[in-house]
Amino acid sequence: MGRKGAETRDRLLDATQELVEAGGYFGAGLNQVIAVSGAPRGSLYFHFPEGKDQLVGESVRRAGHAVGAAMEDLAASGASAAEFAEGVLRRLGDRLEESGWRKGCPVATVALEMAATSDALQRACHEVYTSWQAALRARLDDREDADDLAVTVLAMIEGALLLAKAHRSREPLDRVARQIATLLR
Amino acid sequence: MGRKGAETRDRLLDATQELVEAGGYFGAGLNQVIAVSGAPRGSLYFHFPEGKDQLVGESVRRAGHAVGAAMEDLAASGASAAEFAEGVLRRLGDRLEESGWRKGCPVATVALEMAATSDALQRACHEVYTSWQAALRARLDDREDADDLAVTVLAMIEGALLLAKAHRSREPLDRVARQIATLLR
DNA sequence: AAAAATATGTAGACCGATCTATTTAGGAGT
DNA sequence: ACTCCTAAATAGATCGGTCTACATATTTTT
Repeated sequence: MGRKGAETRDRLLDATQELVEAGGYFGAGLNQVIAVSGAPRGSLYFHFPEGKDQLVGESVRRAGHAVGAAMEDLAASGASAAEFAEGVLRRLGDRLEESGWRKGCPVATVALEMAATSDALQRACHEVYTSWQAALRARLDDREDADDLAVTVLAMIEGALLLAKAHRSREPLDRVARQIATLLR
Repeated sequence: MGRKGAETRDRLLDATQELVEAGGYFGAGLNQVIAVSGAPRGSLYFHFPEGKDQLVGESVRRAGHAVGAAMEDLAASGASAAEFAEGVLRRLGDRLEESGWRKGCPVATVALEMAATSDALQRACHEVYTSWQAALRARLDDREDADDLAVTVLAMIEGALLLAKAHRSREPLDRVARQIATLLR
């Protein structure tokens, strides 16, 4: 794949992620993806010959890796488990508010919409959540109930992001952050 | 509104809720709503003259009240806060698994899809979540940080339902239920 | 190094299906 | 009798997807 081709492919994934975060799988029409990315229709099916499911699936996985990398950064800075979880939550909250309550979790909407109907997309969401959970788990090695805690903290983060988007307010994020600190103390 | 009319209206809302839970706002096409409910197209726009947004909005609110009523039942049985939260979580989990991972939270998917783009639907979701939060808050009056806890427990429930659907597994529900008990001890 | 050949990527017209919504007419319920 | 409600045809927009012609790189051959 040449330089130009890779750029187009990236722009398509960027646009898809943007639209998927704002409106989910069905909210991201391919016409909009094309309009936002500036790429022509033909390029879309050249780079993603299996169509929309492939495009959205790769977008979800790529976003998952990006968040995972951000988690690694935080972990490398030597934060405690509580600081770590609060840091993840604050970053995602900033992003949500700055985007006008459009960009929440890049996985959640697709998971809720498609888990029951598309095996391929369910698998993509499943894998991303599993990797995030493992990253959290790695910060909790000293805890007896580390597995429970990792799942729970992830659920708290996802739930807080959902409520913040629904209320269009940071309040749920701040309240949940405090309770995560309590739980991990 | 006559007897027959009310029945048709209810069937339309039932079908809408069913389809919205499985696939969200965009996943619930009006053609499917008509097919599942058995009601003709004309009846849909007779009962919901403002179209799809009104239909989905009323469906979300109705589902919110149903869950709220179930919460009242549990509360009336004199359960502790932890038992209460666990009961809500178990009921929703049963429903999710029995439906083949289709029926999760009847509000979450719409909230994530539409909060950024539809004021009317954002408001509907906002109000339902606020009422659930109040019901939880009422069970936590003795706690110092009752407001934080109510939001947090709701976030944990919503997050657990999301992860359970994404993984197609009860495991997140069980793990989070244990941690709710810890948090509320 | 120039030219020909091949691979890579772009551009957009076009397709059938499906979407939400409107309209008009008449049947059913009370 | 008269309102309430149903029934289906239809509209126009948009959906995801296909196709063909063309442009641009990249390699191969001379």
